[in-house]
Amino acid sequence: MHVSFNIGSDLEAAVSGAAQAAGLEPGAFSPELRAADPRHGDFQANGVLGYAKARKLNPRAVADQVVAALPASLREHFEVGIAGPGFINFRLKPATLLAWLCTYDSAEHLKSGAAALYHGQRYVVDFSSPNTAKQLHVGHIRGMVIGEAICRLLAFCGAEVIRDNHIGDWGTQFGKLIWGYKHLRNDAALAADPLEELERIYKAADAAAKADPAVLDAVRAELVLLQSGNPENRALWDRINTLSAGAFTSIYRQLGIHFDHQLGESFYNDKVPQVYTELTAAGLAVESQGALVVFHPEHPRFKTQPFIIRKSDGAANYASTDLATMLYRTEHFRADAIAVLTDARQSDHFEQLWLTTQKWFAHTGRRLPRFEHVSFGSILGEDGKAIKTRSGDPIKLQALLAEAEERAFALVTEKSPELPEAERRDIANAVGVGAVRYADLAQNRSSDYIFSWEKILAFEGNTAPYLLYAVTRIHSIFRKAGLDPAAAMAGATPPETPEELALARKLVGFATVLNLTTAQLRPHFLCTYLYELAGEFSTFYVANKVIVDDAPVKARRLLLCARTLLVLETGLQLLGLRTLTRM
RNA sequence: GCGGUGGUAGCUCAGCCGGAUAGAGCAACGGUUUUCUAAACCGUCGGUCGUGGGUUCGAGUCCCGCCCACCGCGCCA
Repeated sequence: MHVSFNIGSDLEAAVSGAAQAAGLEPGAFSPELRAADPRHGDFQANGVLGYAKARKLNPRAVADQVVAALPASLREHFEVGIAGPGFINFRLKPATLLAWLCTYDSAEHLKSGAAALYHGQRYVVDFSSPNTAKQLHVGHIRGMVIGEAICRLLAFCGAEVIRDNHIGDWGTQFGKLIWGYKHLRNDAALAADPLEELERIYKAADAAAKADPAVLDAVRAELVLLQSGNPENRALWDRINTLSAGAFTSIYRQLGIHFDHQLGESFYNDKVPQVYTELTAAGLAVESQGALVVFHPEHPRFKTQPFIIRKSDGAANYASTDLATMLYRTEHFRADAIAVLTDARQSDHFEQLWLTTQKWFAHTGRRLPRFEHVSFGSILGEDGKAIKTRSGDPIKLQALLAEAEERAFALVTEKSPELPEAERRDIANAVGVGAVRYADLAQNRSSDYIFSWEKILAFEGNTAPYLLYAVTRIHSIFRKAGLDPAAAMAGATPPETPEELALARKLVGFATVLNLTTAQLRPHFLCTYLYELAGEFSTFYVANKVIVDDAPVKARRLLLCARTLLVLETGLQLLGLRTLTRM
């Protein structure tokens, strides 16, 4: 029996076809296929309600017509019913559930099923993008974690993903850093802990510039010198970047994050003049108060709120380099889509950037890629205020991860003292880092996130430990039975008990959730799904003993276990979590 | 002032293009282990979905007004 990966989208097409065959107005009817409440079925089509209402028809009669026109083959897979005012309900037959489970039996097969979604599309994903000479702190982690998950998800769904770390290695902060380096540096401290000292220098220079306009001018002058190629400043710049790159790399390695490119702002330095020239020629950029700016007359705010692409002192800023970056990603990488991850406070900037790019490319006859600013809320302290780099004591990422691991180690030791210490350390790493990561992913990215140890390390509910535990329980079953979960499962019969059926249905829903998650680039949809899947598994696990004497029952339960394991591990890996076999 | 994001159970959050009796976790209370990992499972309790209108057969979801919180709005990124 052939069964497609995304059963829902096939069903939707079938209902559309049936409506047409039944003589409903072409183009006027949409199936409105939804995942249904399990009490009613697996899918429901609501489209006839609106259609019938608009034409003063009896909705149940219309539903009857549509159902009667469904292809006979569809009834091999679904039980079809009409309920209430005209809902059409579809319930997957156990044999179809079994067929799906037998077909999608490996990560490769799941991937090839999902690949239709973004096949042939090239995505440039810009994430992490820290500023040089500032240590990574808790405020940086969200973009890193969400960005990595998005890259993995898009690649799994067939896209060609180009990961680019757009490092802030050319901004105004270098004026402060270089001025501070020349005037405020402590050589002993720099030798002992370069990044710490550079950060201190930066903060001190920033404070001095705020306090004294003369310092501010000097800082700007250093930046102009750097950007015009002054050898001394250039050498300092180089040194500062080298020092910080090492620190970033170590964190990226810990988190399993990698990039294909690290084209920082400096890379675009020589590409900025073209932006000025073309935007001016297009009549988009104008001089205002000594700066080169772009206004958008059709926009209620951006008709007066300028997009400053060259500062009055002649220096470039991030608008300049971001425009050059859009061009480079379009022309050099031939991106079909560009996704940039930053916190939501930069929304205005990216809206202006995108408006400007559209007009610019239209004017110069360039192909326009899709663009998405993947924004996310700020990380807040327990007091509900944003954690900022220059105020208070933001938690360093290095320290955060170390503490998470330490706390996880204490818990593992408490729960599983019999395991050797080396293994407990390894488990603590996966659980601790995974918990921090998962906490950032599980919440809708558009809302702010209140950081608290209690929440990040909570081991109940929708958390990494709960999911990792479900994975280890499944491994344990196979270990006890002396079986390989990846081996073929012969002799399985279709799911029968309520728990088996609920679990099988949830597994089939993996296709839909991949669709939803990538369409909106919101990993929390996948998190919610995996949490629900793990819940269905736990319910199944306590109610249905797997290793039983009845061979067909044992085979089908082992099959369900194997597929749950496959989907959980695949899903968690897409989110960037490392899974375990014991904990 | 303009704009963005949010306001759902005591707390932290889900709720996808409008659909059938609004869901989890924590907290509180009660139960489950001679049986594959109890970091688990099951049950009870708990909600005028900020507020007032509107559209609709149907609104937590869409539209308008208002209230509250946070964020952004000319040379930081």
